[in-house]
Amino acid sequence: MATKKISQAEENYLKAIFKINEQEGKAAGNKAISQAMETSAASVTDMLRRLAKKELINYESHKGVTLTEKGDRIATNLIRKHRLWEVFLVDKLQFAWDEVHPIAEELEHIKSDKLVTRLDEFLGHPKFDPHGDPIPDADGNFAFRQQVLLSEVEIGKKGTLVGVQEHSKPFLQYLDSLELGLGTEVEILERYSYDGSMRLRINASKEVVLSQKVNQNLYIKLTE
Amino acid sequence: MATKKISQAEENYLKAIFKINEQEGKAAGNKAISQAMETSAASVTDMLRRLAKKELINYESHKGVTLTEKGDRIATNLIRKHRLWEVFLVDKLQFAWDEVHPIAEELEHIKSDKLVTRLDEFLGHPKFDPHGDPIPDADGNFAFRQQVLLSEVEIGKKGTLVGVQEHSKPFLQYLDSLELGLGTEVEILERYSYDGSMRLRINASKEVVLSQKVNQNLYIKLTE
DNA sequence: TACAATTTTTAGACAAATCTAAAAAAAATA
DNA sequence: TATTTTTTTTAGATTTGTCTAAAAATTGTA
Repeated sequence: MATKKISQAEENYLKAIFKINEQEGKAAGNKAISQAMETSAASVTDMLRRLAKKELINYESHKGVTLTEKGDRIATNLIRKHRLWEVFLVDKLQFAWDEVHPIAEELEHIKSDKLVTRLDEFLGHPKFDPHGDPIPDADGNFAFRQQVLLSEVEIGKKGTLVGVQEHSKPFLQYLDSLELGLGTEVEILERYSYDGSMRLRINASKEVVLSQKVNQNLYIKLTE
Repeated sequence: MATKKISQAEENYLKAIFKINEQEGKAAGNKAISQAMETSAASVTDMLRRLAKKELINYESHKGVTLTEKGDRIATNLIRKHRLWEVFLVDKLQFAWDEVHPIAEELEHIKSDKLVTRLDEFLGHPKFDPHGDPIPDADGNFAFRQQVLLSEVEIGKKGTLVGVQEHSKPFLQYLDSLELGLGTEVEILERYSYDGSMRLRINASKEVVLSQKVNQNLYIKLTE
């Protein structure tokens, strides 16, 4: 049976399930999905039944769901497209990193393998998106990168900001205001155990103090 | 009342109505719309009622429809987006002119004014798409160009191929096989009144004979 | 273990977009 | 003008994706 047509709504559920599986490291419950999708639990149950019938998810009542290989392939490809479009928007159209998510959310549903291939080529086969998230290749393989949360880095160490954990607009704009972006060099000067905040030197010049909340949302690649 | 949300299906109907109004120079009938949309007449009636309720079309039972100003603005913007994306696909991603229509058909529904503005800028504010169709500007104004159908051009005249009337894949591929593309220089050598076919010299070198069916689908800008 | 809290499913509705078949209206023609 | 043909609308269904309220199942806790 050739792969049936998959709607945008279905695609969005697959992506949500993929992310929950990944983040929580286990089968996704109805509740987590309904929160991610901002819909009612009843809608989720309905959709899960549909996805199961199409053999995109492994689903048994009250058990929590995982993606089948087919579902996983679709979800991974959506993430690939989403992230490639984000690179396009930032690199080619000069969008800011806090603006691209909702647009990529629409662009990711455009159905043309050739378009993805050509876009990837046009962008120079990027491995990471504007937030530092890895872009899976055409076979669904994600690039791996040695990285640690800034909050885990010891005093005196140096590194480069390579990714953000949180993607919210306010967070990204706050980083902009501090002139902290991907590629920024950081050196850990001090750590205040009282509230977990840290003092850093960025780009070998100005100093900033970051709260624990911020530290725990920045990924650093340590300088060897 | 702020502009209500407009679905993709609604957008497609508006675009179809716009084109019928333009081509036939009069209100679009149910039948023409149902043919353009490849749906049943009943579906069209339903949709017309919805569009009328949203004040996007002028509609009275059995009268034929035209777009309201609001509807016209939306349709024009869709055409703008469609054609800009086609330019992107051809100029930046090296797609052939016979491949881009269905992809642009999806891309045109992406909702972001900023995206359109930036894309237009990125492409260098093109005035015509890869088929030679004018791209309306942000205010909805279409560029005008002096052009005639090849079938109307007199013997001895020279000109440049600037547009195609038909957009079908087979037609475009046939032109490719003759090495006829936008910008190709043509000189009319002979016209056969028997079947309306014409003999031309293209790019000041090779000769081709085109059937009337082809002549009537090519737009030429005459050389002064 | 038994009760309470939480999660998930079921039941029943609704809106959007579509369909077929039949009825009504408009247009064409004899 | 009367009749036939064509076009358009109505009536009644269907599918997708959603909802609320209530029931059922699972999980947590006293």
